[in-house]
Amino acid sequence: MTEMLASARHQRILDALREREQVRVTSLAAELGVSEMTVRRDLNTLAARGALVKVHGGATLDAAPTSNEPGFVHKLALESGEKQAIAQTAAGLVRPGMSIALNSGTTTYALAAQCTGIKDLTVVTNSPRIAEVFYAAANPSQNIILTGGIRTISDALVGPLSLSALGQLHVDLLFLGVHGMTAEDGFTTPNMLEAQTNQAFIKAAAQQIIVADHTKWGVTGLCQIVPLGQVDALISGHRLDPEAQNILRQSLDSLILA
Amino acid sequence: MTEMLASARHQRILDALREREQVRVTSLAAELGVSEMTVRRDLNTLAARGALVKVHGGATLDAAPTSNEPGFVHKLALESGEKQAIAQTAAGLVRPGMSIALNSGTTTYALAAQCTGIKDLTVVTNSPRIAEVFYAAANPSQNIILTGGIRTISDALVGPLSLSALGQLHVDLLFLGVHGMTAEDGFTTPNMLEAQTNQAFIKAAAQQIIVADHTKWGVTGLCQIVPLGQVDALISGHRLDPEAQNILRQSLDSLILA
DNA sequence: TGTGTTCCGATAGAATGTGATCGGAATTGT
DNA sequence: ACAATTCCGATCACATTCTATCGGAACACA
Repeated sequence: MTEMLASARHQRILDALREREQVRVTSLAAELGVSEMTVRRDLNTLAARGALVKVHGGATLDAAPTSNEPGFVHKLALESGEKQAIAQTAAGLVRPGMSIALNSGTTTYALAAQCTGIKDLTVVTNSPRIAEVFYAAANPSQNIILTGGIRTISDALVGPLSLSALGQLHVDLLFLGVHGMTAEDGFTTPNMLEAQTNQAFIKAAAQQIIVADHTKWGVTGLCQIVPLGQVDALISGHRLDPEAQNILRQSLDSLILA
Repeated sequence: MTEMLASARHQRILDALREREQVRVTSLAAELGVSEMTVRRDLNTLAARGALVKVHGGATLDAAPTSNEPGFVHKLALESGEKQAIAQTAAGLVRPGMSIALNSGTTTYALAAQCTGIKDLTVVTNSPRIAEVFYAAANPSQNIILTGGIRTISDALVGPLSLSALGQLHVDLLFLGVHGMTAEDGFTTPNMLEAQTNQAFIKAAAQQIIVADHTKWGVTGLCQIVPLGQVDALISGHRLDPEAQNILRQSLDSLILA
C-alpha cells in the first residue's frame, strides 16, 4: 500500500465530510491508515483554512458553502429548483436603471445570473465570483462594483476595506443571502466578519430584501446580522414551514413565496 | 535508456498528473529515470508557470482551472522567457513576513505565481485574477487583500473605491507593471483610471519597483503614472536597449536586469 | 583549446510531517 | 457531585522532504 500525500488526505477528509456531515477522529484515523494525532493536525489546518469546523471528537461542515470546491456549483444545482425560483422572483423586482447590491452566497449567485441582461444596472457585490458572472456577460451598459477586502472561504470579501467601501455607496435595492433565520435570533451567518459586512450592506441600501430557501428556517449561525423585523422583505420558497410563514408575516412588511 | 529532453519530461509529468490527480517526487524520479532534485526543479518551473500546484511530497492539479482564460495564459506564455526571468528576480526580493503590493498585469501575474509559497506574506492587489492565484494556493499563513473598485478590461480594479482602499494601506514593497516607459514621459499606461490607481499604489509603498520587459521601452501610453526618477528600482530583461540602460541608470537608484 | 552556459546529480542543513507519550480538559454515566 | 472515560494539545524523537549550494558533464561559440 503506497503512502498517501498529506494534501490527498485533506481532500478525502473533506469528501467524507460532505458525504456524512460529521466525521470522527477515530474513524478517520482507521480509514486513512494514519494515527489520530495526524488526523487532529489535519483537522486543525483545515479548520484554520475555514474548510470545516472542529467539534469535540471530530469535525462538521461549516454551514457556509465552500465556493472553491466542486461543492459550490453542485450544491447550487442540488437545490436548483427552489433557489432558481427565488432568484427568478427576485430578478423580477429589478428594473433597468436601478442600482442593486448582492452579498456572497449561492442564492444571490443564481440571482446574478438572471440579471446580466438588464440594462443600465449598477451592481455592488463583495463576491468575486458574482462579479465574474457580470464580467463574463460583458454588458456594456452595466456598472459592476466590487468591494475590497479579505476573502473568506465562502467567497466573500470582508473586513475594514469592505466596510469603508460600502460606507461610500448607496443602492436602491439589496438582496441579502443568509445562512439561517429564526424568530428569536433573526437572520444569522456563521462568520463574524461576514455578519459585519452584511450589516454594512443593509445600511447602504434604501430597501433590503432577504433571499433564503426554506431550509434556512430554524437554523442559527454564530452571529446575528439583523433581527427579523428590520428588513423590508423576504423571498423564500413555497415549501417554507407554515408556522414560519405566520411568524414572518407578522414581523415583515412583505413575505414573498416563489 | 535513452535520455530525455527537459521539455519532454515536463510533458510526461503533466500527463501523469492528469491521469492520477496526484504525483509524488519519489515515484516521478523513478519513472523518469532522473534524480529527485531534477524532478523538484521541474515541478518548480511548472508551478511558476501555473500548470500545477506543489504540495509537500509532490504536486497536484490546480483546483480552479476555469479561472484562467485561454487568452490571458496564452499572452503570458508568448513572452514567457523574459517575463518569467523578471518575475523570478523580483520574487527573490520578497522575504517571509513582508507585505507587498501587485498591480494588474501579466508580469505581476507571473510574479504572483512565484510568491504563493512564501510564508507570512501579505499581498495587496487590485487584480481579481492575481488574488485568485493566491486563493488557489490556499497558503494559510498568507493574507490576501483585494482592493475594491470597478474592473477595467485589463482586469484591474480602479476608481474611487480602489483609491480609498489603497489610502488606508501601507506595504513594504510594490511591484508595478507598466505599459510603457520613455525618458521624457516616464512610466505610462493607456488607461487614465489605472494610472490614478497606480499612483495610489506608489504612495502606499515604502519601496517601489517597476517590472517591465524590454518591449516596454520607447512606448508611451496615454497617461503618465510617474516620472522615471521617482521610483526606487526597475527590473527588466537583459535584452533591454543599451542606450535605455544608460538613461535608466542615471535616473534610478537601481536597474536590475534579469 | 579555452570559456561560458546550461543542465543534471550529490550533499548538507533546514524545514516539515509523523507517531508516541503524557498531563490536563471535556464529556458521559451514575 | 463525582468518577470513569474519552478526547485534546504540547512536546520529543524520528523520518521524510525541501532548499541552497557545489561540482561535473555536455554543448556552443569563438
